[in-house]
Amino acid sequence: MSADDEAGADRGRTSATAAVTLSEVAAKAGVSVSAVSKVLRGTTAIRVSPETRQRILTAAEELRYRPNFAARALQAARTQVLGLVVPDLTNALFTELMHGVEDAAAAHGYTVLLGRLDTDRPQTEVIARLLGEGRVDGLVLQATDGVDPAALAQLLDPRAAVVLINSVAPGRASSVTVDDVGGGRTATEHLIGLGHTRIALAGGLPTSYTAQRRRRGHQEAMRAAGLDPRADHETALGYTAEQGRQALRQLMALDPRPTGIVVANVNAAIGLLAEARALGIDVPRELSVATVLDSWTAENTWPPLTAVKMQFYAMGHTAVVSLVHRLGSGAMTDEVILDPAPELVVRESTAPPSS
Amino acid sequence: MSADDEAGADRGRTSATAAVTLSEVAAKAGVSVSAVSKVLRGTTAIRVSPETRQRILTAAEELRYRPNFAARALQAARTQVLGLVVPDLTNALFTELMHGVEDAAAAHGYTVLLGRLDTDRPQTEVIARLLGEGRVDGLVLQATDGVDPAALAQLLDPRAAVVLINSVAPGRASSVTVDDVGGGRTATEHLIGLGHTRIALAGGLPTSYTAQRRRRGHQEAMRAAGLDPRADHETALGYTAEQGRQALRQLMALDPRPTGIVVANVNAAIGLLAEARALGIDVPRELSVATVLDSWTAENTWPPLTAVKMQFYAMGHTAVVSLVHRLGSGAMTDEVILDPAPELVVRESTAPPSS
DNA sequence: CTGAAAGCGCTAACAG
DNA sequence: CTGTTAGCGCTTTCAG
Repeated sequence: MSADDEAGADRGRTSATAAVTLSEVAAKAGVSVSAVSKVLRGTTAIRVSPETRQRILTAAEELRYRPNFAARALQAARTQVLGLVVPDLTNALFTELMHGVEDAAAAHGYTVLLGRLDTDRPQTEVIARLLGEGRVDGLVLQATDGVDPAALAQLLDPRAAVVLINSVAPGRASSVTVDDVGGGRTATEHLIGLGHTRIALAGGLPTSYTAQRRRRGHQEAMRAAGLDPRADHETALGYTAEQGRQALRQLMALDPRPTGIVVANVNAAIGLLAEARALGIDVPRELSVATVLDSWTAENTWPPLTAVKMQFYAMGHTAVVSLVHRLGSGAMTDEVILDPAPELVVRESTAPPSS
Repeated sequence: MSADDEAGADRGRTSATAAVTLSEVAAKAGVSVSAVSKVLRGTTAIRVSPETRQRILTAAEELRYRPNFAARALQAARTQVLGLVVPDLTNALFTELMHGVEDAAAAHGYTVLLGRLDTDRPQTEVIARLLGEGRVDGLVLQATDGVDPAALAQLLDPRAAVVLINSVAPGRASSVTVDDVGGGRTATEHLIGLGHTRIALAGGLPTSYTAQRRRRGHQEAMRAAGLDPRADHETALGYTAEQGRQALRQLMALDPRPTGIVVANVNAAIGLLAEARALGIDVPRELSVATVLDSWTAENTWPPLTAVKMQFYAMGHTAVVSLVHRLGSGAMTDEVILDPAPELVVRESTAPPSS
C-alpha cells in the first residue's frame, strides 16, 4: 500500500493490482477513448494517423494498460471462457481429457473454467449457473455415469452450446465419444490372435454407455472370428477393483475355464489381477488378461497389463473444437474418435493359451 | 435454429440461452429495476412491502431470471473466480491438488479457472492476463520446478493476490507447501525402524525446492538416529523414471551396498524398482525401497511400494482458504501443511535388512 | 417504501 | 481522420 491513498482516488478498488482504464490512456495520449479502443484492438484497418497511433501505443505501454475482462464480456456478450464439467475430478482419465480440452481451448483463444457435478445438487444447477449466468460461452459436459442420457437431454436447452462427452443426446446436444466399440474389439482380437478361443468379458454395468459399447466391440470380434460369445462368459458387475475380483471368481468357477479375459475397465482389471494372484492363478501362463485402459493409473501393475489405450486427450481436444464450431455456426454434431484409433499396448499379462 | 429470427429481436445475442434481464423482470412485475435488484439479492433487510416482494419473486421465477455474470463483475470489480495455474496438467499430483482447490473454492463461493504455464511463453504473461485483466480475483500458482522462487518473486506484484504452492517468496506472495521435510524424515525413519543403517537417498535436483526439503528431512532422521548421512550415499539426479534407474545403478556400485533407499519421488521410485528387477536385485529381500509419494500413480507396482503420502489435497484446500483470506484482509502468510501429517503406507517394498 | 439516475470499462455507431 | 454518444446489465446512492 502506498502512502496516503485513502483520499478516494482509489476508492472501491479491490486489493488487486491497480486497474488502468482506457480513458486514462486516452488522457495521457491526449486523444479520445474511442481512438484508443480502436488502435489497441487493431479494429478495421488503420483509420488513425501514424503519429496518434504511436502516441496511443506508447501511452498504453507506459501505463501497462490491460483491457478489463468484465467490461468486454458485458459489451460483447461473450466471455471467451469454456466450461469443463465432470462428475469426478479424481478420476484419472480426467487428467488426459482436461489436457486435451486445455490445449484446444488455448489454441482457439479460450480459457477453461472447471465445474464439478455435485452428487447432492442437481446436474441442471451447474449448467444453469455456468451457461445461464453467462459465465461461459459453452460447456464440455460429462454426465455422471449411469445417468440416463435421455433424462439429461430433457434438462438440456437445445439452444445451449453443450457438447457431451462419453454419452449422446441426439438433437439435444453435440457429443464426442471415444471408440469404445473399437476398444472392446481390439482387446478381444488381440486374445484371438494369440490363439485363445474361450474368451470371457468382465464388463461394466449394463446402464453404462461405455460398457455397452465395449461389450458390443467384444462380441463383434468374437463373431467375426467365428467364436460364440457365450452368456456365461460375460459378467456385467461394474468398474471397481472389487467388482473385478468378483468377476474373476465367477469366471474361474466355470468348467472349462476361459483362458483369456477382456476387462472393460482398468480398475476392475487391477482387482481382477490381484484376485488371480490371491487364487494362485498364473497370469499370463494360465490366464491372459487384456484391459480397455481408460487411464494410465495402471502402467506399473504386476504383471504389466496389456491394454487398449483409449484416446481421451483427443476426445477433449475434439470436444472443444466441436464446441467452438458450434458457437460459430450453430451446427450440432455427434462424433466418435476413430483417429487415432484405440492403441493396443502389449505388455506381459497376455500370452498364447498354455496348450 | 428456429424459423425466421433474422428480424432483429434477437440481434447481437449469442447462440446460447436467451438472456432475461432485470428490467424484463421489473416490467413483468410492474416495478422498477432497482426494486427487483434489491429483492433478488436480499440486500439490507426487507425494505420492500411483502406483496411487491412476492410479485417480484414470482416474476423472476417465471422468467427464469439469472443475473448476468459480466455485468455484476464489472460493477463489483470482482469475479468470484480463482485461477489455478500449474506447469503441467499431466502431472498426477495435480489431480489431487486440483480437487482440494475445487472443494475449497466451491465452499467459499468461487469457481476455478484453469491456467497452464506454457514453456515458451513467459510465466508473467499468464499472471498478467489472469490478474491484470480482472479475469480472476486471485491466483493459486505453482511455479515451474527449477525456477528460482526469488526470480519469480521479482515478477510478482506484491499487491496481487497470489498464493504460491510448493515454493516460497517471502514478503512477495503467500505460500503453502506440503511437509516435504516430514516426508523425507518419515520415509527414512521407517527404514531405520526396520533396522537399516546403510540408507541411501535417491534425491531430486538440487534446484528443486521440494527436493531440498525432502533431503533435509532425510538427513535429520539419519542424524537423530546417530547415523551419518554419507555424501556417496546420496544422488541428486532428478524425478524421472530414467533418473531413478540411474540412481540405482550408481548406489548399487558402492561397496558395501546400502540396504535401503529412500526415493524422493514416485516416478523415480518406479524406475528404480524396474532397474532393480533388471539387475536381479530382490526387493525387499536384498534392498528396501521407500518413496515419498507425490501421486497415486504407483499404487500397483510390483512389489507394491511402501510410500509416504504427501497431502496435496490439503495443500490445494489450504491454498484457497489462504487466498480467500488474503482477498478479505490483505494478510500474507506462509504455511506448511503439517496436519494431516505425511502418511506412511507400508506395503511390500520394505523389510528388515537380510542379516 | 419505491423509483430515477449515474456509472463500472468498453465498443460501435454516428457526427464532425 | 477523430471525438461524442449511447448503451451492455447490474448495483447503489439519492430523491420522492
